Amino acid sequence: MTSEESADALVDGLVRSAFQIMGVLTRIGAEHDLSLTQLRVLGILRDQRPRMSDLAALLGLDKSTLSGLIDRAERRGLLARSANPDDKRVVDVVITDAGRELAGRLYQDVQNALAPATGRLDAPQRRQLAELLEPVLTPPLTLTPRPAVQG
Amino acid sequence: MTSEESADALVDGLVRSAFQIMGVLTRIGAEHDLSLTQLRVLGILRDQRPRMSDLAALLGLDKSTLSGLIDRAERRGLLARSANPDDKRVVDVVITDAGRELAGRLYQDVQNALAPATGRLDAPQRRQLAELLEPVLTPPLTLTPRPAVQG
DNA sequence: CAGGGTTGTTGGTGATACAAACAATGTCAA
DNA sequence: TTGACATTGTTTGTATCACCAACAACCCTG
Repeated sequence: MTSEESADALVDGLVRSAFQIMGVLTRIGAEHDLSLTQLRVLGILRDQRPRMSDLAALLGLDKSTLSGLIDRAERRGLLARSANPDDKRVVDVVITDAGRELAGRLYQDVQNALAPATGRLDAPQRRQLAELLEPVLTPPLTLTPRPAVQG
Repeated sequence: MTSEESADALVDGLVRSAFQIMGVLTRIGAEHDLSLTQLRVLGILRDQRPRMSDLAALLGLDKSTLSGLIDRAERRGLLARSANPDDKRVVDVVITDAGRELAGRLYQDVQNALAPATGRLDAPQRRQLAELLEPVLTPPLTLTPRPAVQG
């Protein structure tokens, strides 16, 4: 197997695994009436208290997309808009208790849903797989400088 | 690190990698005016000639979603509907030359976009990562039997 | 051949995402 | 200090995505 072939096989595996994981996340989200993006928002808000624009950047979405997204989640009581004292233009987004509770449940659901898959590896293999994924993940890829596109 | 912790860390890594990969695929698709789903359709049609219902099952989508999806791709000349001689109800979906060409370009773009990430591993590590992903991926997870949901 | 199941489409609805235009606020140079 | 400019988030309009229910055309079995 050449170096290029190993890269091809790896990319194939990564892409396939991505689709499978997204399928699981989509299903779990749907069971709680959450889109993939809303699921992700809750995950982020678990650890952070970003402003709207931060959230948009983290998700790779337009600001205007966030408005509606946050509207709907706020209406459901999962998060709240909060005025920023240092800058009156800024809107901070904060998770609510109900949102945190749901996020925890979702996290457990994901763990459980993936258990049959991760369980096919023993503990040392799991550790090794996680370690091998690390360098692939950092730094983030989504911000890769776009190659020049004509048009 | 306990066995549960290694599972947690692995799931985290898999989920994060999934979001990163999807981000890359979304960006590359967008550069060619293709949604993630259309990207996936082209990928499938590269190797298969499924009927509408097969495609819906492969993608985990409703049949009615496929109609519009295939409509738009067909209008762009990327694929074509083809009557099935054995069953007049059935519509086979076939990729066109233009579609195959685009699919090849997309595949290369993905390889290139992920090269900086996979390149952080040397060839033996890449091989090992691909091998460790294999058991996690098979059999497919998306068809995991849904746990009973009340309501 | 009649009844029932399959296959794909249509129509209706809501969510997602973008771009452009906008009001409110902040910043900085003259 | 003020006036020009930039930033932040929302609103509006449009296209896509995805679901469900209803439907026509077709297949199959008794």
